Amino acid sequence: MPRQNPVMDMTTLSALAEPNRMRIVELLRDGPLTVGEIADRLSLRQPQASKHLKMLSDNGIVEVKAEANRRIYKLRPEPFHALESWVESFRHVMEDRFDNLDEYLRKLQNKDKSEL
Amino acid sequence: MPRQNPVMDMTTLSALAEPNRMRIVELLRDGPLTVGEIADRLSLRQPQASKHLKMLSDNGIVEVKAEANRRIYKLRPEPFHALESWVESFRHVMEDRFDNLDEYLRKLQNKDKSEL
DNA sequence: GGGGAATATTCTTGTCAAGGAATATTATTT
DNA sequence: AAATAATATTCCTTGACAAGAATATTCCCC
Repeated sequence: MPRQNPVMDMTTLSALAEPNRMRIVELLRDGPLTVGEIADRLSLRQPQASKHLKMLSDNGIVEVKAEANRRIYKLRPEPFHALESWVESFRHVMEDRFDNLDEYLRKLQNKDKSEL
Repeated sequence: MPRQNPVMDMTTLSALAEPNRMRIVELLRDGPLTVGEIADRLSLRQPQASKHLKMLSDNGIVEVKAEANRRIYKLRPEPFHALESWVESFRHVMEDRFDNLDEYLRKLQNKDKSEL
C-alpha cells in the first residue's frame, strides 16, 4: 500500500512567512516567553506582538498559558512534525537523484499528447 | 564552539506560502515538468503558471532547462536542505521537552526587570 | 475599590501581490 | 517567411494584511 506524499498545510506556512512572526518563532525556540518579553527583545510594539501571537496561536503554532497578569507563549510540537515529514518527502530531491526519471519524462512529453 | 541556531530564509518561505506555488512544488516532487504540463495538471492558466514558476525560480526553489520550445522545471535541493536543518533546530520542541526550562524561565520573569 | 501593569482589540490606512486579459517573445514546422 | 506552438511579460484591478494609534480588558496590589 503506497503511502501518499504529504501535503503541507497552507495556514502553517503563511503564518511563518512573515518576518516578525518568524522572528517570534525563532525566539521561542529557546523557550517560552511572555508577550512583553517578546515585544522587548524584538523591538516590537506590544499590540503588534499580540496580534502576531494571535495569528500563530490560531494556526496552532504556539499555545498560551495564562499566568496571572501575563500570558506565556510557547511553541507547539505538531506543526514542526508536519513540516518535518513534508520535507522528508523531498528526500530524493535533496539527494539529487531523479535518476533517469528526468530523461524518461522528457521523452514522454515529446510524444503525442492524445493519449494522456 | 556552539553552533548558532539556523535562521530561515524568508524568501524561500514566502515563495512556498502561496497555495498554487505549493501545489506546483508538490507536483514537481514527482519529477520535472514543462510549463504546459504544470498548467494542465493544476488547472492553471499558462500565464499564472509562468509567473509562479518565475517566482519559484527567483527564489532558488526550482531551476529551468530549455529544451527547444519547452522549458522544463525541476526542484533544486538546496532550499529543502535549508528547511530540513531549520526544522531540525526545533528538535527539542518536537520532543516536547522543555524540561524544567519552562518553570525556570517563569521564575526568572517574576524577578525585577532592572537587571535585564 | 482605585490605580497601574500586562495584554488584547478595534479602526484606519497604505502596500503588495495574485489573478485576468491581452500581448510579446522565442522556437518550430512547412 | 508565414503560421503555429510554448512560454514570458505587461497592465490593471482587487483583496489581504501589517503597522500605527487609540482604546478596551483583565488582573494584581495597596
